[in-house]
Amino acid sequence: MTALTELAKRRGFFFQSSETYGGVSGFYTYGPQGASLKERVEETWRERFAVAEGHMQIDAPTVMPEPVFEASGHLDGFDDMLVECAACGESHRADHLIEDATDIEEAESLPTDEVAALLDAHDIECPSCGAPLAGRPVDEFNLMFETNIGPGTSQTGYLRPETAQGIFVEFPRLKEYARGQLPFGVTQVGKSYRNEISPRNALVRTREFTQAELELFVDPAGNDPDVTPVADVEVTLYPAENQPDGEYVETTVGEAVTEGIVDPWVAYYLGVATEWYETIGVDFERFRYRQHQPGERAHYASDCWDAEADVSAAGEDPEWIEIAGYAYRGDYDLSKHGEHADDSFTVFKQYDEPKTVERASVDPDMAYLGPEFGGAAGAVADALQTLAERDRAAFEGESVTVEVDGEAYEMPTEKTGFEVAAETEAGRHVTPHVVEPSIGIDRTVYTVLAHAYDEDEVDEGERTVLRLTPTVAPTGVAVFPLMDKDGMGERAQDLAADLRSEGYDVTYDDSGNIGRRYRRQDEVGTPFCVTVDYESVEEDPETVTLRERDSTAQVRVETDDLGSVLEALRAGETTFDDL
RNA sequence: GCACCGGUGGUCUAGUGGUAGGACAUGAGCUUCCCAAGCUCAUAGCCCGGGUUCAAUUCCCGGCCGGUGCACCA
Repeated sequence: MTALTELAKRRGFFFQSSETYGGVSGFYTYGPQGASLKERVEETWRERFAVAEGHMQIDAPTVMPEPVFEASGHLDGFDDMLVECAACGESHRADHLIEDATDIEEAESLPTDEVAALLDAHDIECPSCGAPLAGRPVDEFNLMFETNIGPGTSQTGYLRPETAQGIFVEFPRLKEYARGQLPFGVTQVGKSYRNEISPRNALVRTREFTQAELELFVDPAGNDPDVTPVADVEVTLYPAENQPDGEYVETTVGEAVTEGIVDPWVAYYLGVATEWYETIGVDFERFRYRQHQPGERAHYASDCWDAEADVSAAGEDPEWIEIAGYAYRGDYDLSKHGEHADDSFTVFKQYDEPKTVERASVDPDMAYLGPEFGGAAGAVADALQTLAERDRAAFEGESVTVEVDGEAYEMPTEKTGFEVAAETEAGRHVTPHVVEPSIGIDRTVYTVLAHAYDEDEVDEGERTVLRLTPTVAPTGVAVFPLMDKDGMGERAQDLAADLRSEGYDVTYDDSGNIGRRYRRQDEVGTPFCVTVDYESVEEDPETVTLRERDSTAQVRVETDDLGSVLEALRAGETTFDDL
């Protein structure tokens, strides 16, 4: 951690923001190298999760109005109730203390004064020192960033705590773009915000962070996905029931589904994700999918597997961080927005064959009901409809009686307009379920760096090297003149310009001796370096030295072939040994 | 939010009640120089505020920031 953050700061991957003003906790700026690396990680994610899967992308605002988060449950569920011990100063989750000491299961949903009263009533003690907590105030800590929308008596808004809400809120329109067909997926890459109590560990827990989320909307009664495309992908699973003894399950996506270890939809995305992690250089020796314990899941999730990476430095104890969550969210989100918002969060699912159903209905003769029952007539008509749906037999006699507000109303059956008619139903409205791969981009970037970081020896000299894959490395190739004289500098400049015009990210460096420049590039993960030397300017056809980062091996390549050789190396069609 | 420890050039650090030294890095130049450790020169620093003091980077208090532990973690 320390060596990596030091490198990150020194070489421009990431560093704490606003240090010129003393700094503020939980905010990081990506430097020249890091911004490029992060952009590539995001881009490969889009390629795999949006483009390759045929899903759409949106880009929603980070600020949303208060009702959105009332509906999503974040304003309620996002308050943590803390109580501080007067004796030892430890803070504890007040609701958890209540749950431990009583039969109450959802203490989190209770108001704070009630929780405070329960602390008194049950003589609850501080778990750390045993001092009584009675009489201590229960404080709420809200993790939502609040802001004002507009001047004057402005509307309250919040910075989104997850990009997902921007997708859910627009579901009614998004389903139109999907032509109402399930399943369909919507992705979004963007910033989210949480006012964390205690930001820690560099990029791992920040207050502003980037998420890449896919919300896949599926038919709850639909078929399981076809996992064939990823069935052979090998995964390391850590199911909930194994977690006490720490035993992993090494299997394939296909096997995991067959054996019922993982929900098929979740398993499918574990397979997709694994392929993606491989392209960005995650080390699978330090990686696992861990299933949430039942009590650990978010308020909306019915099953969740986290991608976890060990980001400890060599020789240290393992340090597992959560870098993504793959959750089956059920219909929680769409149902909630359906209840709160003035729109339909369902899709119309057409039956294979239209169904004919007999439906009992009434068409009350209001010219009779009105004069007869006065103000109650409307309610009586509604009661008749309810009754017709529930109990047709009630309409078999000469008269019908309904009860409204405790009062009985009787009328001749013929005045109710009761009939049973055959109706054709073409389908029904269903609330889709949501499968959600939710990736923390910053933590993933951190993992890529931690797994790429290496120290080795070259000619008895130590070096630090980032073994980034060519796909994510900020610089594709570095170009040096062996020395900046005798025309080598000019040739190297020209070569750098040529490579740039071919679309490479090129770093040009003529400062310091050649070994020093190689080491600089090693530290920022540049996979290949090209050196223009005396042979280059003397010989025809011109050749240059091509040096590989990982092995530090060198070969001579004709300048004219350089572009195609680099492309083949980047694509993995050629290895350096073949050259 | 609590506890402990810490904050000195870009980075890592030494040190001090009288404004600071090193290493690495960086820049200019030299060197036919292919793996950082050849030469010369140069640039650049005591987290912020208050207090004590003739004088504070140093001592005290508070804040901010970081590390670790606790707690929290959609």
